[in-house]
Amino acid sequence: MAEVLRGAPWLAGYPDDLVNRLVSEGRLHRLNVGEWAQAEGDDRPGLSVIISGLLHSYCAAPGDREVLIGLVGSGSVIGHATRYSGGPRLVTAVCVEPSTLLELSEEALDRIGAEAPHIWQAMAGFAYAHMRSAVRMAAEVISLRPRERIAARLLAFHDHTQAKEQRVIKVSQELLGEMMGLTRKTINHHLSNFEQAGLIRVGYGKIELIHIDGLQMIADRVS
Amino acid sequence: MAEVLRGAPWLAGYPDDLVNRLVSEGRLHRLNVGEWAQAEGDDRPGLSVIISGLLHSYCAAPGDREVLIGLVGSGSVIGHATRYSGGPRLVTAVCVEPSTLLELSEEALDRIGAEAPHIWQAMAGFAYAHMRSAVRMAAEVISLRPRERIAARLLAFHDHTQAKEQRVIKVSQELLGEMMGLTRKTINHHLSNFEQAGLIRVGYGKIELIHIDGLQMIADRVS
DNA sequence: TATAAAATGTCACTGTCGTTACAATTGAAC
DNA sequence: GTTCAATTGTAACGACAGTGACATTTTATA
Repeated sequence: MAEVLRGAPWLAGYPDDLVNRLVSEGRLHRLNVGEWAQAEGDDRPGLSVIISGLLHSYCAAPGDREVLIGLVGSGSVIGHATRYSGGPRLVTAVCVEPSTLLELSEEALDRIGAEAPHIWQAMAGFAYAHMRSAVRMAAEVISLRPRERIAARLLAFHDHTQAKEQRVIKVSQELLGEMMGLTRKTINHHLSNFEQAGLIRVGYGKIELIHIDGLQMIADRVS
Repeated sequence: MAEVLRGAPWLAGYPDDLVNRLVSEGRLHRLNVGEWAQAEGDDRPGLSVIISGLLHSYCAAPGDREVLIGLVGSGSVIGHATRYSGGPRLVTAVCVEPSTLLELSEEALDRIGAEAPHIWQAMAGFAYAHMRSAVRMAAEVISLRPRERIAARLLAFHDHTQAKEQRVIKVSQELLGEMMGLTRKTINHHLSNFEQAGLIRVGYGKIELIHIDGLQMIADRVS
């Protein structure tokens, strides 16, 4: 568990002391497939660090819609951590693989912060990282047309899975469509197109990226 | 200046001591229309608090595109504040009204943090707030069709300008379109539609919200 | 192995938004 | 007060993505 924390980008560069405090103050929690990481309207604020497993994060949109925002895996953080983040919970996460989370209540964070104020700096850091990816996603959806958008998002997934030789994205076309506001039909159409061009290889519930630069060119194409 | 800081939501609830430190460590800076708040590729991290004026924030998207993400006014914060927020600067801000900013270099923040660690907590707070609005914007663009999207974004502007009786949004239809990935024509079409329904009143370079609940109903409409 | 569930490939039709262009209006600068 | 730039109103056409439906393939379950 401590290795996961030490490997998390938002904790890189902070002393191990911080990791140890997180481990000792946090509470381990197992989730089965289909369970929510935080119940909707859950009013106890706090963070959860994903130690292992995989969750889907959904964002509430107007009209009782739920939009799949992204996939969160080990090392990621979910939840909101400050009294001042305001308003009801915006993002909910459901477990799609058996997972273990390290829960950090607000009180626990306060206790850690009293001794090691770095914790707040680290939290600001990952809030920034989350913001970056959210802003980027919004910018993509606003400015790119479906074809370019699909290419850009595939690349975003690739960047996110740090392992460079790991070029297989395990997501169904249905989910892909849900994540970028397109129908499965449209996704399928463009993916087939990419496959014919030799850029990717489409499998059952997975997509293998073959020609990264080619995808980048498509994403960058103007007009 | 101190009043602006004290009134900023992300500093609410923190001792005045923090505000005073920010004022004394920060460096005041005036910007004229058309100037960038942070040059692209600017590698000195740091924050700027907008004291007065108005800026447009743009996000870089694939293919050298720049997308207008939002309008930032007094009390808002721009820039990234941690070494770990990673990668090149994502958001740039250009001044559209003569503005004054309070610049806080990373060193200044470190100095403040050494004495008043609360600063990091406050920064985590507004990073969260930024993340919230970014995620929400992404969710809207993904899940809502243009008509609902326009209604939702008008409401978002309204929420953002805290003054409840202030229901006039000063943005041109051109800019509105740029912000939500629609052409001015489409914006104009739907705005006219809303106006006929008595929900808004369209002016020259401004939009007055008349019937908030009606807009909410449109934004929430499913189908 | 048999069966069900999930995911993919494909179709014609429809609707909506983008494109391009021009006219009319408003506001501000001089 | 006049001029000019910025903004808004409007039109015909085409492209492209959404809808809904169905067949096929793959994986998981019994």
